[in-house]
Amino acid sequence: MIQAIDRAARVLTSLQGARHLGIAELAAALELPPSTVHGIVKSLQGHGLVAKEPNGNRYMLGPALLKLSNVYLDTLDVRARSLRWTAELARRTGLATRLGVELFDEVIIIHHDERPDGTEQMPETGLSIPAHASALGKVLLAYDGALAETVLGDGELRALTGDTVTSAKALTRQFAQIRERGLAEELDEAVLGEASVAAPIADRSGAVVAALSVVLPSSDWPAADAVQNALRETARNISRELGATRWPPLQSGE
Amino acid sequence: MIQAIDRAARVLTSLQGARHLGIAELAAALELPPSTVHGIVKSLQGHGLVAKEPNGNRYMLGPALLKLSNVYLDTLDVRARSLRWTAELARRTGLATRLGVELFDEVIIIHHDERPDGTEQMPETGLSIPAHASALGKVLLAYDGALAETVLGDGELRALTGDTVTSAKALTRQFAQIRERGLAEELDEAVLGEASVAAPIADRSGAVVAALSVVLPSSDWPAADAVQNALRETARNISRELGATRWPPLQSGE
DNA sequence: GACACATATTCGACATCGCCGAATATCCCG
DNA sequence: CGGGATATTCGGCGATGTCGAATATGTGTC
Repeated sequence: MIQAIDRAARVLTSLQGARHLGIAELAAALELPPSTVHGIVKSLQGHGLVAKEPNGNRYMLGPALLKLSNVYLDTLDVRARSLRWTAELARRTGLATRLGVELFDEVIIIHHDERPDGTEQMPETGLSIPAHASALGKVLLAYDGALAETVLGDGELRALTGDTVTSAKALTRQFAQIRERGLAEELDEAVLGEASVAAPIADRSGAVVAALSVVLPSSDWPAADAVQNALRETARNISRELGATRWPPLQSGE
Repeated sequence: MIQAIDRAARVLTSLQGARHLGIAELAAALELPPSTVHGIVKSLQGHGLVAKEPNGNRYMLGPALLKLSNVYLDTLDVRARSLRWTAELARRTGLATRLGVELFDEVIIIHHDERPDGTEQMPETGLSIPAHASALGKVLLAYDGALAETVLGDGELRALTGDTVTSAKALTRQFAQIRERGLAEELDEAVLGEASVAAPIADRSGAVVAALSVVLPSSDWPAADAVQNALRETARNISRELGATRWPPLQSGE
């Protein structure tokens, strides 16, 4: 790992957490001399990855990230091929759908269809949720042993609500069932009042590259059979379009 | 500018342009030895800024960019304070609105309200348009002399359509009028069939930090007085909310 | 309005860290 | 199964980034 790039990335991560930071604050966060941090920040700024806040001498994330991110979404094959299917799933079930991929110990939502009931809803694309606390994440963990190991191994898991499952053992037990059913569930584990069901999406190589979920109010739990079937069917159709030969897929990694 | 970080950023830019590239292709694009590029790419990959494409040995942009970009949008004060106003503007005029900031020689759209006619429209947030070919960009250039110099100075300007104004002289002449009226216009200069009108948004320091535009079909050109007034009024209100004391603002930079 | 503090920024010398060429591993295609 | 092209690893040289001290800038206080 190249030192300067590693440090630059850590600057971005710090700004991601703190929104606005001065050079001295950044230096303290990274445990580096201010002059070193200054050089890094200036380099990032030169490419628009970091910007100086209008009034003041603190720094924040830069607009170039938005452009890069937009291209990132465009390049995702899974996403492009899923759009038609997930829209149809949202329509049929009357529920919001999410499509997520792995980002270290989290799931990041790469597409979100709003509940088709016409109410005002917040766009969720770009949101990230700890993998162990979401149905999307559980699917990804269940099918990727190596990933599960790194996520579960790292000491204690963070609880987002009182119902978050923080025990590695309990989660590992769930994973076996998830692989059997091709479905993962979650009830109030990330957000109170919210539950979700997720299914794996595999590609040509048989690897799970994304997860698809529907979100429902906890009061509607458990999800109707019709919803579960529609979800499975949609995930299977997308996987087939990506060239997968079997669904549910086989475990990999580990 | 730190060399390694500069090179890393150029890797991202290359991937932004080409979507998928192998190490050898990247090396050719950056005119560096493959082993050097490999080190850079691995470092970026370690932070999720770059990802290996599922099947194959090429690389693409990574999911961490989506998370960073999402936080970037959240940290933008102008954006947060504009949302209510632009939604209202879209409603009143029946037109799509765009909010953009500068990104080198382009404008990047940080918020987009769709035309409220209920038709299917593509979200435009994250899109970037050459500054000289958009009303948004012209506003930013007109009020920032230093920016205008770097953008217009760089040799010939790229034509996006037959109507794109590519002459630095002609544009500079427009800038004076834009500052007088507090409005910039554009007709078929970026996309055929599409015209737009934009106004500056200033902050507490009096600097123009963003531009707001409405988009209309070329056939409806020129925009009705009511639309122009609503646009000016909205831009003024947002500026006031940001602490600006006068509108239209004064030129800065240069 | 002037002083003092805190912060960002510049600069240069030392030595570290990353760069590159060659060797190896891996993948793909015929 | 063999050949070509690609990614990846490794280590020594030296260019490059790092860091401390000095300077500039701005901010709050008296």
